[in-house]
Amino acid sequence: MRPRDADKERIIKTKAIELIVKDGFDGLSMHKLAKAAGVSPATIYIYFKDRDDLIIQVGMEEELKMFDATLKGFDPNMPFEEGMRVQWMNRAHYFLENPNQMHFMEQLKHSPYHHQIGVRIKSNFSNIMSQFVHRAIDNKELIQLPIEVFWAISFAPLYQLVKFHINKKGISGSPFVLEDQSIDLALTIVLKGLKPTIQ
Amino acid sequence: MRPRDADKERIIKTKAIELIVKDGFDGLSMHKLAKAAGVSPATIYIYFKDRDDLIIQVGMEEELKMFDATLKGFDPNMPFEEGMRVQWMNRAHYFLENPNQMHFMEQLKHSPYHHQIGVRIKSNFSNIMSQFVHRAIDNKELIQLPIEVFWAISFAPLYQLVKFHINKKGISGSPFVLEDQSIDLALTIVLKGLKPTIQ
DNA sequence: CATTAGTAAGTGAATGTTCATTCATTTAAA
DNA sequence: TTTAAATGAATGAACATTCACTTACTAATG
Repeated sequence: MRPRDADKERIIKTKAIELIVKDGFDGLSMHKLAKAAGVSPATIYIYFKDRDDLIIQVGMEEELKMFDATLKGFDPNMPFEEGMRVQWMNRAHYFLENPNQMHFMEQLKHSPYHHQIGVRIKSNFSNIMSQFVHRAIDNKELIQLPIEVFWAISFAPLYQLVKFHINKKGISGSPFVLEDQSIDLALTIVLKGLKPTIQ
Repeated sequence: MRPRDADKERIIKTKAIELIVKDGFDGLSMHKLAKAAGVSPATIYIYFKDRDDLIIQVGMEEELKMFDATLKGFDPNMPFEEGMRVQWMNRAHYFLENPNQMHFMEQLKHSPYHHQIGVRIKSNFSNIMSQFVHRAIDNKELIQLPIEVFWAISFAPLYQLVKFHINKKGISGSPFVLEDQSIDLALTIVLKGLKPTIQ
């Protein structure tokens, strides 16, 4: 029996991301993808059931990679500020080093494919986060607040800054480059908002 | 001469947004759109040069409507906290009342169409915001920070909360409804982070 | 070790569908 | 009567997917 060529699946997935980032989901045609990956259109159907399956598999893989990167060196029992710092830096570096992946994930997240992806993955991840948040609240390192409010305040600003960076444009279209200094500043502000005021 | 039917353009635009929200940009076919709007495919080409032009025109119109709604009752010379409150409430209410528009804008913002849209609109809007921010910094109502960091911290959390609400799901997929109370809490935290600490 | 049979990988061309856009014609308002 | 709006059918390109076939690898056989 002839074995599968692992490289082939890899390059199909990689090129799919590139095409989607460049031209949107509109731009992902199986013919164009086959040509970009240097395989026959029919080959793609050996590895993936159909176009939707391809997109969903790529999406799940990328989500998993992102969560892995995010949780590197993180422990939910860490002190709040330290845990936040680890996650911010992990996310920031992962995204800045993988702009294509970030861009793809953002398109996916706002597309109709998104809600077909990653129930298991996400619930595992959010269990860890939820543990981190509740411990921090119990320890009075973090004010009492719903997890969604915590999430929105904690991470949405970072994502927005990275998006500015990847688009190379800030508000009003002026050139923008994200420096470590700005990440630090933003995190400091976020922490100031989230930590209980000393009485 | 026979005049154009204003309703026709309206319904084409509205149905275009609905289709894109439901099926993504992939799902916007001119035939489906024509059927949904109750016109001939050829009619669409009377009002719009081609598919791209349609998407861009709709995108520009929606962006304009959103900026208008955002700036209702707002003045860049307002005290910082009051100005922030006005903008948060304007945005929150506009999005919650127009979930389709919000969803469409978010898809657009993360698609390759985005950077073709709204240079004039945006620069006018960001001039007003920039004035507001600089005045607040001069007045010591707001710490010194780059406008992009300000933007990311000020508004990204609100957008994230609204997205949770529109998807009806929070982190981990649990049901989520955005209440005024959570909006208030989030704004309070953001303001606490942004305002200079009293020495 | 060499040969070969079996099997799944891999293919280019073909299929039928859907797509964006145009065109010849009709309709309705000025 | 004039003019542009409005149309349904037509066009050709691009699309996702399949199919009949070839290739390359494994493992069983001598």
